[in-house]
Amino acid sequence: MPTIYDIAKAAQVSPKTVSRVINSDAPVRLETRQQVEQAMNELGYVPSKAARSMRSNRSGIVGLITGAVSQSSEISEPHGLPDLFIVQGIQRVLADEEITLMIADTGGLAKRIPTLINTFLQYRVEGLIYVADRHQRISLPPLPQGQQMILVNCFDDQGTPAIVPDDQKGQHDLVLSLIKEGHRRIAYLCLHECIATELRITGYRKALDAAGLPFDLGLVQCGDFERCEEEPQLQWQIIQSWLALPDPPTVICCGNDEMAMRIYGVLRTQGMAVPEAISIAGYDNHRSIAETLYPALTTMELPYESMGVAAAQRLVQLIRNEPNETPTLQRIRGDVFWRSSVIARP
Amino acid sequence: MPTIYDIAKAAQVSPKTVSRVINSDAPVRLETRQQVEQAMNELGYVPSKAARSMRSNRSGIVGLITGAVSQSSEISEPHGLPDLFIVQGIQRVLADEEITLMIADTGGLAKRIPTLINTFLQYRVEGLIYVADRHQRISLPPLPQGQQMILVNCFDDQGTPAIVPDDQKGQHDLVLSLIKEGHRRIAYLCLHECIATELRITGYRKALDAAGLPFDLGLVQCGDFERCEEEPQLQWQIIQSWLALPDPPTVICCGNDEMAMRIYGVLRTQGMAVPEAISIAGYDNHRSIAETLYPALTTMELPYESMGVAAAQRLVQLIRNEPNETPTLQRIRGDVFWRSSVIARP
DNA sequence: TCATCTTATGACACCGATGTCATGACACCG
DNA sequence: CGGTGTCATGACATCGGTGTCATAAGATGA
Repeated sequence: MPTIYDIAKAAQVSPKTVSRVINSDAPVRLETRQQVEQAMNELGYVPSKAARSMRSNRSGIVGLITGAVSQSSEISEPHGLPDLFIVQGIQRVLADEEITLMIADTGGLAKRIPTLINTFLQYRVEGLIYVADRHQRISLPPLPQGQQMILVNCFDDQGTPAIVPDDQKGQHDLVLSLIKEGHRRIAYLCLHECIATELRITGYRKALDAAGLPFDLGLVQCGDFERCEEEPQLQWQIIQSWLALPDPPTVICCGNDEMAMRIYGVLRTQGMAVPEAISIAGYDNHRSIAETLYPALTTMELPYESMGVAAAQRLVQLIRNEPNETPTLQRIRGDVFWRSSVIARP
Repeated sequence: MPTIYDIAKAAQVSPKTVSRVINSDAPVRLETRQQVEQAMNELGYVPSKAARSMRSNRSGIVGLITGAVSQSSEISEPHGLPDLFIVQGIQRVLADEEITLMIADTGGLAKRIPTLINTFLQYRVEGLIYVADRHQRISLPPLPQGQQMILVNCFDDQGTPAIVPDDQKGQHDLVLSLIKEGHRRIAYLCLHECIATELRITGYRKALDAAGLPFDLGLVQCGDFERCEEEPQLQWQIIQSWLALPDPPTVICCGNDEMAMRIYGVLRTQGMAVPEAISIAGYDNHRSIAETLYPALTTMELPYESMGVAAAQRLVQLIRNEPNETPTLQRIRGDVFWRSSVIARP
């Protein structure tokens, strides 16, 4: 592959002049420029980032660490693949900034993280992004002084800037939408205990409070049985107990779209129609499920793409040393996606 | 960030000796080595890939171009996200080879490809991988002499090494499994016309031939109405016409798992139970659908991860200049995933 | 004991760009 | 006409490593 020296020789100028043509950082006579450009075209010149970044101390690379791309294939737990939308959002922003993204994958093993970070440091990345597969608290090894990092879908105790979904506001908005459509008894079949679940239950409760509706502890149950054999029966037992109440719920909020999908199956087996017999709402707006289910699923978006965009923008700010008053923990809101699995109540 | 000169000074040796410790490419006295290692630890030394690769002419980077990570969000067509498993497979292999993967994204715009390739060339990638979002014929701009490339999920006319799914064998195996379970009348609700569909119909037909069953053209219909409003009705019309036959099908093969999911909905609306009234099979083994559907879906795997692994292995061979007798077009087979949406027939 | 070999180390150039400074050719102005 | 400023260009050092070659110290063998 030709270098600027080859171009310089071919165009009969000095290497420095070739450099000036490439970077247009100093005036070059038109004729000279054309000679150089012609030589570059003829020889198929491609500048070397390695050489360039060595001199300028700017690699133009941002490193991203995630377990999202490759889930260990041993784990048959079906992954919330959509967290890749985070990567998508990040890519969109970085592409505009002419920053190249290097993606490394933990393969599900947290212990690989230090190695991956080290690899990135070798490339002198200008920033690091850590993307978690679900909203959680994490703790990463310390970085060299001055190395910028952003956490996405997670946060730590060290004050690292973090972008997380606003789970509380999300569930709150979803429930409020249901209330607006006339639902008064809203059941919540939530996921196992985790940060998201906790926040969402708070949001659920606040929405009821705001509407002046009573909070009935019995209407909140964990419907997540880790896909065990008996899951459908266990879920049906819960639903049955709700239906047996004197004032049964008219809608069930599920912890995520996947659970909603399973609940569709459970209800169908029991001869109950969605949404005629009971309305169903999900969470995530996992589109390959929510849009494809029949009837299509009303759900709250987990704003992964927006989170990615926010993360990348924030990182670029940090890299450029631009001032920003964003709080360390930045909560991103999603929208309610209203589809046909919920009907209005009189 | 410290350099080998800083380390050399701290350890009171020459830079070259530090280099030898790092690369262990020449004997170093134990005591010296320890001094150097101590200095590296104390100063937090991280070698610079840029400098290293400039001298050695080996970047340790492979570039991957795909539209899989970021589908343009305007396109509401719910993407076959699973093609990310290809990336996962590639990552797994490359991580073992200590090769770093740079991922660039077309964002759905093919015209960005030359720019992306150029960026990769600037980093002097040792190889390129192009991943398509569905099995297709493509044509990419020419690369510099000696630049290695692998196509995945696609192929071209220029003899570039390519890894594609074995669609013909896949459908063949799936149909053969159905036949083994006693099905004699097998309907096929295929996707719109494309390379995969063509190959799969051939596979379907060959399986029937092999089992001595007649090929009934009427049992093959396109069930893909691009998610238009009337899709469910149109699909039901097709199914109804099949059911009205004197010898109706006992199982419907769908073009993919998503279509199978919609057919579940259509059948349910019509009061038909899966698999009691009719069996359903999919294609793709899109696990978040196939495993979550109720009943779980029998389907043929689209071996994305294996394809990724094969692609990366082949690329590594090319980079290392190892001989290989693999044909240009390498077809990867998947497995049948047998679940409860198909019942055996007497 | 001296020639020869091996081991351990350093001096120096080089990879391919760019930053700094110098220089020659003109234009402009008083 | 000489001084000053601008334009266009080149010489050279430098970024952080590694390849090549030289060299000193110690081991080996005749």
